[in-house]
Amino acid sequence: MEPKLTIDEKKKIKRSTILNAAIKLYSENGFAETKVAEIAKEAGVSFGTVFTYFDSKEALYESVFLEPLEEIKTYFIEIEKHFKGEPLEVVKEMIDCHVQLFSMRNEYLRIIQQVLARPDRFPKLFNELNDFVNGFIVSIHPVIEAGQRLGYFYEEPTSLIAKSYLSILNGMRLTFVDESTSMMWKEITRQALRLFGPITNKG
Amino acid sequence: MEPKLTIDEKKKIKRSTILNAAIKLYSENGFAETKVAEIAKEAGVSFGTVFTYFDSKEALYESVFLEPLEEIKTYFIEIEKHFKGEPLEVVKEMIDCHVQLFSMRNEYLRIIQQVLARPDRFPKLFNELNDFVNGFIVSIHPVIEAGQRLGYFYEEPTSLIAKSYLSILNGMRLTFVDESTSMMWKEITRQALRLFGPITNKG
Amino acid sequence: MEPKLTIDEKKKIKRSTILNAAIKLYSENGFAETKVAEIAKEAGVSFGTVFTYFDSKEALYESVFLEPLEEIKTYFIEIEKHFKGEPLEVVKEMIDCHVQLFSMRNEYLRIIQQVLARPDRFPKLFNELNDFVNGFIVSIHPVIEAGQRLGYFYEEPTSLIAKSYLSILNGMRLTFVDESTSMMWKEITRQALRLFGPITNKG
Amino acid sequence: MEPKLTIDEKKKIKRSTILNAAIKLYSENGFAETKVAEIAKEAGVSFGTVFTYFDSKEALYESVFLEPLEEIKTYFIEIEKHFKGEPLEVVKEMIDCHVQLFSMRNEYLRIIQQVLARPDRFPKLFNELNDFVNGFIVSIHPVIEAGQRLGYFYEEPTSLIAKSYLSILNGMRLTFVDESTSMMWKEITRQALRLFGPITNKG
DNA sequence: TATGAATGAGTGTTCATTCAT
DNA sequence: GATGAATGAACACTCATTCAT
Repeated sequence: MEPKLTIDEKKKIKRSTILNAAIKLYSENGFAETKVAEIAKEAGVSFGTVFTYFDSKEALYESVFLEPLEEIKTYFIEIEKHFKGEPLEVVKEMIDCHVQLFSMRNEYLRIIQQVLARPDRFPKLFNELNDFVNGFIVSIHPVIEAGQRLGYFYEEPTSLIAKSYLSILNGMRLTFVDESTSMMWKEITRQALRLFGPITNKG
Repeated sequence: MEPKLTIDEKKKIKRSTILNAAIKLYSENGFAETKVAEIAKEAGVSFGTVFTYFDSKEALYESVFLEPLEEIKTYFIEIEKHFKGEPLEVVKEMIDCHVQLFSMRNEYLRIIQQVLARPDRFPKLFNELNDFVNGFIVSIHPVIEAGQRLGYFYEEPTSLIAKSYLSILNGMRLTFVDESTSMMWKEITRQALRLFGPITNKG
Repeated sequence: MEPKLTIDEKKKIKRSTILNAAIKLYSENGFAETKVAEIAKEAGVSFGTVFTYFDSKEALYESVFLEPLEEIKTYFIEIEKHFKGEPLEVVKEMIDCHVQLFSMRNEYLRIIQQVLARPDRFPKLFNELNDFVNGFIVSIHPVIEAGQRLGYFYEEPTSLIAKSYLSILNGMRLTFVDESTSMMWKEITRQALRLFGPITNKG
Repeated sequence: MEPKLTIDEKKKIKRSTILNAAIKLYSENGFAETKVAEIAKEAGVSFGTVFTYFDSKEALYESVFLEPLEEIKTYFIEIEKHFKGEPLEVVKEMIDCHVQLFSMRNEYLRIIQQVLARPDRFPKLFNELNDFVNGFIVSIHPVIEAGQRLGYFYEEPTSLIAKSYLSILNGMRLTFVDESTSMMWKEITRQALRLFGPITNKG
């Protein structure tokens, strides 16, 4: 018995197929060097169909960027909702979660890097990222402050700690393109934590 | 008295003018969205002249990438030649130097990020960067080891420390696109140092 | 009542329109001096369309050369199928047919000459012509031999007769570019026949 | 002792070097696909020098075509000056001479074919060839007529015989691109002669 | 809704020609 | 006279987008 899907569900699935094909190819080839025809082929549809679901190549890129961002955002904005406990524990868990997220969403992260590298080309998307960063700074602020009060974290401006943490997250993706052993992620987590406070004991 | 330049000197200057124009535009617009005609205009020459000095748009991009890399390399490979003293001092000075370098070579760093984001598109250049990273790891190794023996640095694999340091350097450029107060660079330096060992005192 | 054409039929027609325009212009202007835009204009399509039907200017030239050759081949290879009777009759009819063919396919013959004039530039096409010539030599061989046995034809190697016949056919096209009276073709036929054997009586 | 050359002689030699390089390359690559820079390289001069001796690429092509033609002309126009004796002997010797000429001036003949193939592109040069053909027809006329009166030659219009003879000469160059045994030239000579009259005995 | 043929603006590259040295 | 750097018109080809079927 084949599953009965409503027309709307079918459309949603096809749209999503195209979107995923686009994420893959945009991340590999960049905006300019990705051809709509290739996306269509990857998605298994005719390239006319791409334009049925997305107004233009540009609009598709925006969707590719914005839609996954919403999901990722929750792990960066609603920190105290996702991670509970002592500040040190919260930060540890958060870093674990983010590092795992970044290691899994490899392709999507390249899209982010592309946008970061071209602020003038993608101003709308770039501003979304700025908002994202600022939202994270605001959101992580009480956690760091609490940690500082308890003497766990460095007495730095919380925004500096937040930004340097985002830097290392982003930078790792650039610097460790090929490596992806779970081992490594564990170690990286430890190094990221050291931007918050001195962690001398191993493990 | 007008300066007398030999033909060879003139050619060198013109080549360099084109190269600099190319760095500017490639970094702003990426490889694909930079037009050779724009580079020519920026350099103040006809676009035919660009092809007198560089075989193709691609070859120009390679030169744009490789030539400044040679210069930057010296500050990452010949560490003990540039920075002397106690391990902690060496690392502090090195980070200062690198952060300053990165803040000054803003445009060139975008080129590096473009290459990092497209390993399959620019395999030759990407491998150059890999060599660069490995060279740095080898070169920094004795310094970190000495610091570890003195109890200043974390007991981590030196390659992990080196890589996480490169990550934050790279990531900063992505995360702090617009900001460039000297204040900030000072603070960043401190955070970078914390990947090597616990630095609790300010300044 | 307008004719209902399937999409495939329409495509075939359009392809053929482009091919014919290309034959005309390539024959007039040669490969290098024919612009794809001109072919498109002559065919009444946009030049983008030319690339929908042919991969490149070069591929179009190959099609222009190869496709009509197939048709012409039949009159040179399947000689005993097309022309029946006494050897002398066969050759007379064959020459008539070939001369007529050559006078009608004026444009196409120039393409052949271009290829003959540039063996290194069009090696694939040139080899096709070589095969064609050799096929003719083999095919005409029994006819000439029979004629020789009957005493009608010169006792020369059949390949020499065949080649000299092809030479005069080809050469006529070069030497008599402008002339095309039916009178002339009749006379030429007679001269061609004289390469096979002595024809002293007029008409 | 090195030979002392006047400046004028040196110039003549250099001009001739360029001209010969041009014959070689134009014949191989055609007008459009031959680059002036290549001709210069082949001649061992800078390409600026080519323009010192010839006004333009086009003018060089004209010289390449016209200057050797003058030399060849003499063997086609001044027939009775070069070849003496009975009409049959004159024609035999002439054909020998022409065939030899054509087999030696391979490259130049390709230039002629290029011009013949593009009457509209090279009208001036094409007309030169027309004049050449007509000159030959006029010049050979009395010889053929004499041969006809003696019963050696076919009773065809002398212009037809002349033209068909030129056709086979030209065509051979096209049809036998690669072959060049002296054997073959001997045989071809015999076939060419058969356009004038019936030659049944071998040798 | 899905398709893919048609379109033509846009771009890298070539190369004859000029001209300052 | 000889050179070759500079120029820019010209052209093949790509590809996003449209639209008839």
